[in-house]
Amino acid sequence: MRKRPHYVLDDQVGYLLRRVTQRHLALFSGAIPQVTTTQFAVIARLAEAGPLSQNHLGRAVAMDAATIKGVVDRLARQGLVTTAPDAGDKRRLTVSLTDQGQVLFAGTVQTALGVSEGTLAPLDGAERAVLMALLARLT
Amino acid sequence: MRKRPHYVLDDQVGYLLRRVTQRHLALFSGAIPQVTTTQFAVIARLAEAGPLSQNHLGRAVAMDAATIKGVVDRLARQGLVTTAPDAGDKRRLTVSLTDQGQVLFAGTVQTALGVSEGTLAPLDGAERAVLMALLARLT
DNA sequence: CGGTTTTTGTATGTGTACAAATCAGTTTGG
DNA sequence: CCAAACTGATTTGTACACATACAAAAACCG
Repeated sequence: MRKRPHYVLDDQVGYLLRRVTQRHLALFSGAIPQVTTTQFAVIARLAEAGPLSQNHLGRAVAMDAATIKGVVDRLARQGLVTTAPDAGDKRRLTVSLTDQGQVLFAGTVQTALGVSEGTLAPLDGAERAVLMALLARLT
Repeated sequence: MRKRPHYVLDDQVGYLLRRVTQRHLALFSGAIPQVTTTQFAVIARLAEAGPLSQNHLGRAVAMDAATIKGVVDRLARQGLVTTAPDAGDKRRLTVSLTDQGQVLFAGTVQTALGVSEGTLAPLDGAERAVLMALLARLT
């Protein structure tokens, strides 16, 4: 004799995630129009880890092979990264940050951190910490 | 004399949101392959609110005009919704759920709720409530 | 050693997602 | 009442995001 569960769209995690992400993307593209959040993630990873093969890079930023290829292509077109064939392994394509890419990163990190803060702005410090910890566990 | 803040990609909200969303999408498409989360949101909204003009529908599910058009087109192609010109306002296109769409919704709501649960599975009841409340405030 | 399996990169197709431009129709204000 | 402002829908262009399929190279293994 269970009641028919009525589905409330606005109470579904997926829907909330999509909307919060929308807001975050809007903040980011307003603050750093040169690159997308996805592209920035790749730049940040390269800045932190140094040159990586395209596939490794993809894994390091949670993008599949097809997606990372497109992102790298677009970053390369902007001159922010370069690709070079690997000497040892002929299948590999090593992706590196260019000087221009490093300059862009250095010049926008601060702003990017501000965007993260802006996204979390409605919450106080303790709440932010809780949210981040909970999100991290849903990964 | 502030320390240069080092940017930790894995600690950024945007990155976490993307990864949690990825996991959620994977769960959903595994459980309900017929439609995407986006399409399901539209169906759910129509089931709850009844026929709406395309633009209104878009707003009701947080999609812009171009996006909702694509989603409605694909749902129409599957026979899950129909569109009809509005009698009163000639600009409007009324979107309604078909019988088939209603059947699909009725037959998958339970599973969809299960997907929401699955996404939150790593958290206990109290934590889920906290997360949902915090996410709702970031909208 | 030689064959099977994996890995890497690439290509293609489908589906969001948004900006910007356009056009038709509706509403409003002078 | 009519021009101006607004709204609804569509189109185009760019950018993820993943599935699938493929070729070449590398790793593994019996």
